[in-house]
Amino acid sequence: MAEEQGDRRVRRTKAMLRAALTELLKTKPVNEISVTELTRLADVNRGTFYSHYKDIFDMVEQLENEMFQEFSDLLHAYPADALRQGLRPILRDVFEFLRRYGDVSTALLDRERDTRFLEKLKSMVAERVSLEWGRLYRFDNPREQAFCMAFLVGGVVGLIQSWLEGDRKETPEELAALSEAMIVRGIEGLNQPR
Amino acid sequence: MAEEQGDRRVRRTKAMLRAALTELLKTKPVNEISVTELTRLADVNRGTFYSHYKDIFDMVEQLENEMFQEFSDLLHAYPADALRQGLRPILRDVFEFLRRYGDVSTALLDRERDTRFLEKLKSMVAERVSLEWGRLYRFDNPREQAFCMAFLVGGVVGLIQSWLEGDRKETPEELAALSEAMIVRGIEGLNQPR
DNA sequence: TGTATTATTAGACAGGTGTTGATTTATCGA
DNA sequence: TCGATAAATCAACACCTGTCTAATAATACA
Repeated sequence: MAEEQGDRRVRRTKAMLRAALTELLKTKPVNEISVTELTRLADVNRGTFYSHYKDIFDMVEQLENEMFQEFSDLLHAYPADALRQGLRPILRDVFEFLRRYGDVSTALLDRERDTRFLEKLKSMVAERVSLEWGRLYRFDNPREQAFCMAFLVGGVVGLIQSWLEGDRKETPEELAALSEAMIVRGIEGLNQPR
Repeated sequence: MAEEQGDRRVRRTKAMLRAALTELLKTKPVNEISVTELTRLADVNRGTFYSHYKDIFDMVEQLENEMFQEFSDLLHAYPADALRQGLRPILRDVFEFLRRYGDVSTALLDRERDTRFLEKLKSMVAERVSLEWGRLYRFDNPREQAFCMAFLVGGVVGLIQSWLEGDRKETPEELAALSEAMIVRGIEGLNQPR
């Protein structure tokens, strides 16, 4: 098994704090959760919290990092030339990942809340895609390419947020197809002008 | 002249608080500014601050609202069918607006900071464009259209952020052209595949 | 100009924050 | 198993928060 390493007391403390945080996050946004409240619920000394985390946001960030790591693994599982096979497979996995994380992803990508996770995610995707893309398409210069990446990643994230806010009826496949269409051919490619 | 209305004392207090906030924002991010610190610098009673604002973030939000209002005016100055003339003119104005606000827009759109302003901006643009767009293009259903809007607005914002982070050498014209190309024809329309 | 109105101030309140030092307790490894 | 090590606890600190009250000062307007 995953053979958690480190002092058992540390693991225990962190687990209790995490459980309490998860519980509180169902009730209210991150910025309304106080350390006192959290440690009281977790039955952990307040000072102990500070020996592990800088503040509540720091703790949330560490939670995010785990999700981020898993997402990163997913993305890097594809071979370097995966984009030649089209965007669809990768995009489908991305949306599937988000659906699997359900409430967690809502909390982390939610518009009113912290943006660090989202921004790390965006730049990671942009960087990952940019290398390969430069070989597939001809850009006038590196800056234009960077802007293009920023555009398409921002676009996909915007679509994801819009999807998370709704009832999420659409399947990853549908979302992937729509995203790919917008990225590759734009709005005119998606629909014939009237 | 602009004939400021309301009690002179209120105007004075708000002006002093605003000057102090602007000053502090050059030093550190919003979330590290305390009310005590702000009111001490502004030489205003701390209680007075709370009779005008809920907290620091509330005050920042009001600052944002003014910028937002001006941006909204800019956008609504165009006739309802302006999109038929192409995206270029509007996009040029948007980038020009952002360049004019320089540091302020950096502070408000900055990635590490609060997102409320950005999100209001995004949904406003999406709503504004969506109406007209529905007539120009044929969408399978309203949800697809909503996702499309979310995508393209997210894309433009992503491009803006990327631009703000760099040295901002590009002209509004260039940015507008690139944005329009990505929106309308996608990455394949922008560059021929190799 | 005088007066009623309203903003600002000073001070106090309970509670949260982030840090520290002394003490107790659990864990790891020899 | 036992002792060195390190984590968790408790208590206290100065400071910040958001709210309130009574007193004071500035303002608008009749």
